[in-house]
Amino acid sequence: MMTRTRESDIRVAVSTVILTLRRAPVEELPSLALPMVLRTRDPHQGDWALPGGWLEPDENLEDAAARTLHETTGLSPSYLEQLYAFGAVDRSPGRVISIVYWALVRSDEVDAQSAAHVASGLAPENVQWFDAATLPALAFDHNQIIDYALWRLRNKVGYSRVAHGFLPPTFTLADLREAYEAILGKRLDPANFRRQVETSATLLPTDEFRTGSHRPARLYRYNNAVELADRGPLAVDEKRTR
Amino acid sequence: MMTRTRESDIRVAVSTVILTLRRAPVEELPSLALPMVLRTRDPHQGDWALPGGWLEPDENLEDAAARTLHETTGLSPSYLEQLYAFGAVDRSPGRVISIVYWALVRSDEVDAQSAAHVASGLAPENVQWFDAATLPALAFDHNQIIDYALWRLRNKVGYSRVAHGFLPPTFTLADLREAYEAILGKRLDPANFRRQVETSATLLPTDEFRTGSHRPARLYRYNNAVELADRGPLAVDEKRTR
DNA sequence: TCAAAAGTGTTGCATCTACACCCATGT
DNA sequence: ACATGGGTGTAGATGCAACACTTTTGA
Repeated sequence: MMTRTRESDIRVAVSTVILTLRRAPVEELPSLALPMVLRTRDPHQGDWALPGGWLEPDENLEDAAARTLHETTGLSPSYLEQLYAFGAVDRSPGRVISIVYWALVRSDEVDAQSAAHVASGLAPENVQWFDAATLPALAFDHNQIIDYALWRLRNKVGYSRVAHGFLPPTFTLADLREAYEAILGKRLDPANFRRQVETSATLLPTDEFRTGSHRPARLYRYNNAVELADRGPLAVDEKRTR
Repeated sequence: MMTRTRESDIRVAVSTVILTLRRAPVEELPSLALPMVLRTRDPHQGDWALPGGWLEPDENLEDAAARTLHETTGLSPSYLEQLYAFGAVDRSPGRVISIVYWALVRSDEVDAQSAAHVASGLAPENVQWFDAATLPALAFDHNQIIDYALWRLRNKVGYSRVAHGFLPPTFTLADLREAYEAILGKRLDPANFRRQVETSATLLPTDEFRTGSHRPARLYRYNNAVELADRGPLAVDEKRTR
């Protein structure tokens, strides 16, 4: 019953939804932003598309995602997880299976590194960061893919500690809370938020404080000892994405 | 930066973890069971493997999963969802990307149809149902894949109504509770279980009762009007799997 | 009439939410 | 001194687990 596919018919691509938190110029809630690349060829020439490329024969899926992420932004992901495999027959001319990943990159690294990356000539001007809330019409089914990635992020922030992927190694509770607020799109009570993270034991207090405005805020770091079973049996072989 | 993959190097397969609930001969909790196929060729000749096959160039991923499911069991899935794309370089000789689905089939249909299916000569003797708790060593990374599917099922039963995939159109609360108990591997309080499903409004009471032992139990049916947002934006284009 | 499953009621505990209140610092 | 965010306390609402209890059937 197994008909062997003629090998030349199906191609495998890997794309990545790369998310970061961008602080608005005036003081506001930060918002989610992601880089898109301008397509220079048909199909969909002139449209914006997710960063990605063809899978190399000797390259693991996750490595391909990290590679294209680095080629596009000059960054390494602080979190990387497979999102979904899209393979509808009509989603692209020719048969293309896209294994899509979603990644988080730290806000401070985006600011610092992307300048250096542009200067090095690697990131051309056809990479642009968009606000996740106001995306244009994108190539292929990429609007739908991003919607799903955002849904997954919002969902996952409730039961895992993904939000830490946006933040530097130490941060205040207000930093973390603002990340949650940006992801969920709503304000959270600072008092209750504090207690929630305290009882979850995922944070370790440091001796340092951030000063500069009003009462100094204690800096925390993530407690890597607590292992969240948020990916089930798959977690074991993908530890390196920490 | 995009190097076009030489097209002959990567092949795409679709496999499916097909789960049903099997009632033990003596009266006990039902247990999860799944069909495996005996490999007749290398690699892993003589080992049991997940049902699957090569993706056809003009076939959608989900259709391929449903097709191999039908070829193996003679059944249609009552629930079908993508599990994960496995693509480690060393998981198989040659480069194979396996898009794995997981499916639920109704217990009553397994009993009825599989006899007819075997009689028709389509399902050869090298298909065998195993108890999910006592699997032998399987071909490739299929033990790991099944572990992940079972984890996903246990997880999902908490916030969605997947358990209904094991049951006929009408069923008693005890039927549903036993399905939950088999999935979660623990007993549930009948009284509290009743209240939980009642407040969730996912069930519609019918006027019928199941008699035959002790006090008759009311039959319920699922309320298809309530749409659970358990798959996010992906739910829209995959409605037909109901 | 008795066993057993169907179905209802009630109580206690843990958690979440809203919000009042104190604390420490820059201006 | 005072405005502001950091941090603590607390009362009400809600949800859930445990378990006593009533109902209805088959044997």
